[in-house]
Amino acid sequence: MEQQSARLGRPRSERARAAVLHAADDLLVEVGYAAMTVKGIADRAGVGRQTVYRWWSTKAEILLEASADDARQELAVEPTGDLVAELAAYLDALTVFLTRSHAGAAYRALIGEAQHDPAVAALLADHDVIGDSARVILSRALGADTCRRTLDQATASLIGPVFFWHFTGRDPALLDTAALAETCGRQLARRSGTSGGGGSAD
Amino acid sequence: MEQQSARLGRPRSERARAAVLHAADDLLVEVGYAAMTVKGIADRAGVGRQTVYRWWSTKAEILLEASADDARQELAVEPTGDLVAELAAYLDALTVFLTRSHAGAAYRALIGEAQHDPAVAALLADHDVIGDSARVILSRALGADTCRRTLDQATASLIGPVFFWHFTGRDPALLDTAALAETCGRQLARRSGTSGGGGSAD
Amino acid sequence: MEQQSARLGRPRSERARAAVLHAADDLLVEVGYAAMTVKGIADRAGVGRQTVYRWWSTKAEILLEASADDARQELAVEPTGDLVAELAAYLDALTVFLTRSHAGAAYRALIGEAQHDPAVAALLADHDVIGDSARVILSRALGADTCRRTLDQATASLIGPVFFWHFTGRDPALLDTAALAETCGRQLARRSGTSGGGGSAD
Amino acid sequence: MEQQSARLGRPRSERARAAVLHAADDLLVEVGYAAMTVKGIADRAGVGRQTVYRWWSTKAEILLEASADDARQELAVEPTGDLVAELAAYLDALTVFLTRSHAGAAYRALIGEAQHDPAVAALLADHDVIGDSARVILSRALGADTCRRTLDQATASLIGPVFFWHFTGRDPALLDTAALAETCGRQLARRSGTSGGGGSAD
DNA sequence: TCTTAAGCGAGACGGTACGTCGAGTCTTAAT
DNA sequence: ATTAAGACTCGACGTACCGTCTCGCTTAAGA
Repeated sequence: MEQQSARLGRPRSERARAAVLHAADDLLVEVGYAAMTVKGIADRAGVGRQTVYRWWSTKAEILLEASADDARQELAVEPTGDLVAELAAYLDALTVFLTRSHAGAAYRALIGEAQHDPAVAALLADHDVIGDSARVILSRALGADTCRRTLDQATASLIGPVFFWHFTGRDPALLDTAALAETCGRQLARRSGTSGGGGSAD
Repeated sequence: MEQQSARLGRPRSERARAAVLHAADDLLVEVGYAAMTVKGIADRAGVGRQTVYRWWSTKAEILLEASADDARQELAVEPTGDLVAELAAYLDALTVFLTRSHAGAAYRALIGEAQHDPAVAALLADHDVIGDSARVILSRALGADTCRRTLDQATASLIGPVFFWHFTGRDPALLDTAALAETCGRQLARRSGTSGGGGSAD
Repeated sequence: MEQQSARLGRPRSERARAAVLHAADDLLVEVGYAAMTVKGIADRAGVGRQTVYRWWSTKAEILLEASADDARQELAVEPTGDLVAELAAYLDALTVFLTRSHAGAAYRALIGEAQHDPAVAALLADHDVIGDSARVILSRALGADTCRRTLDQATASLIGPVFFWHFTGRDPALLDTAALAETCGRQLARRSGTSGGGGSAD
Repeated sequence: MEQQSARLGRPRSERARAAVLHAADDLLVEVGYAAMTVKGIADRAGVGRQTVYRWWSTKAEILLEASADDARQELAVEPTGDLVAELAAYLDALTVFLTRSHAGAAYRALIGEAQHDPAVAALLADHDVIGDSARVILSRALGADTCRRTLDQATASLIGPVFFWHFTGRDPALLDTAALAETCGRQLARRSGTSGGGGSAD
């Protein structure tokens, strides 16, 4: 019954959807987030302005839809069995993501916008690509039954330094991700080791 | 010689300068960074628009000037001799700064803007309030002669998790800063301890 | 043969036609000509937008079809034998038509539109409801064989003052139609009286 | 005191005002009233859109300001002493105005718009160029002390037929203005003649 | 005291993007 | 083939803010 009403009228144009997402992605790289306008996206995509507004409310939404899949993929790390090596690989992937990737540029712009736009903040809260990617590794290390809060705290410890480094515009070459991975690995080992014994930490 | 030409004409109005900075601060809190406009600042300050443009090029500059002093002050921690206690106090101050303070709101807005505006990024690179405040404590712990790179790496490890937590919109109550301080303290102790022996660790 | 091809497919819906005309009439009164839109008519009529465009090209056409019959009827005056009385009755009917009637509102809107849209002007030239109604009376007074030009000139003299009065937004109460009817009647009498003799007058 | 506040800020640009009025006049002739847009006027005038909206609310206001002076001038008739000749000259001027003049095109467009826009109707009520021009002649014929209502009624009788003829799109060549002038002259003579005796005819 | 030079408020200027609306066209499934 | 529905491209709407410009008016230093 609902299907009937859903199929009424002209269906959404997949061509228009893809053109908008591509245009947004291109414009972000070419002119930057601030100079990106809905008008510019529509014109570049060869699409009416109304068509953009019909499906997305803000340029943030467009950008998120355009980059979320790529981001997820770029931050995936295959399991090797060696925890510290995995962590190092992950932090390197994160560095490349934040400093060189298209999707990463979109993510940085969105996090930036979220600092003064609650709507964007809410949007990102539902699409925690960066947190998700870290939790995959960390739950392998700490066990699948680890509670969410412990996982999040570990995530912050792992990602935080790299995140801070790049968000405050520091030179990517000067950050020693290997040392961070080792430190984090040692910390995790302590935690999972003691978890059987006393479990006094946090 | 320069003084002569510099003193020609009517001198800059201190009244106007202060009014603009106050108006910017108020507006940031009331309407948010995005909805803050130069026109709005000028009107609220009872100042001509040209007067604003004469002394500041962007709203970011205004905001930085309006909040830098406050930020510096809010992030200062008095030395107690107990490293972990100092670190914990600092991380708590940082949390309050990022989540509750006026100046912190300005800082978050500026870091956000810096993600897509190189001019703001450059501005912040010259006013590293948050890095400066951390280095004060860390150089006490590691010694005044510690090299800048080591100091920065330690800064990232200390601040990063808290920074990440709040910039990704997580619940302030769920972050265990005491644990972070202790972890960081242990790591610093290891480093300064071995520095006398081999000093090989990064 | 033509009948076969003419009967192919779904026949035109009389329901849709009537609904569109009623909707147009209602909207003219409720929101005025300028705020009347094809989209609005279609929605109000519960009809697809394309259905409107298939049968009418402009809202003027719709309005004309919706009101022409009513207009013709409202401007008909039954013969009484007394010329001046007929003229006065006609001018009063014209006044009511132009100032109070639904159909009159449509007519005014169309004449207005015709001033800057040649298509509407052409449309109205083919549907001279107001001229037709006057000629019925005047040809009774001047004889059925009166030439068209004389008839049109007389029509202008009869209708013109009332038409001008209302199109320039003057107060309906202040126009003395009885005096106009009498003047016009005297003029017509002079013309038909001399027509037997010399017939020199214009 | 009021003068002081009136001189605050940058004064209005006479260049911009003139450019807008010229652009409006040109566009009316080139593309017609309906296709005339505020955007088009602003672009053609080399003026910001806001500048147009700052001084005029609608394109009707612009058009009125652009044409009122010309209209007044084109409809003036110099007194000759011969009433019928004056009336004939006036009706010919009116015909040229309504069918060939720039200002007349603007006037027709405005009267048209007034049929479905009360704001335009109100605007025209305050600038009755056509009525004013007729009253000048008629008050010469009927005496300067003639009451307004009598004057208006005579105005309608004089102008009405010509107005009707052209507003309903009839062929200008087929209207006998000389006959209308004579008829009207005779009517006026009767009225001023009897006004001394019985004065029963309003 | 009188000039000169710069800062001040106000506010109009030419631009450009905003988000909305209506135009007229096109593409579905259902009749 | 026509219907209702509704997405499509296009472009004007009126508003807001941009950064610049012209005004008349301070405000002080230097002649």
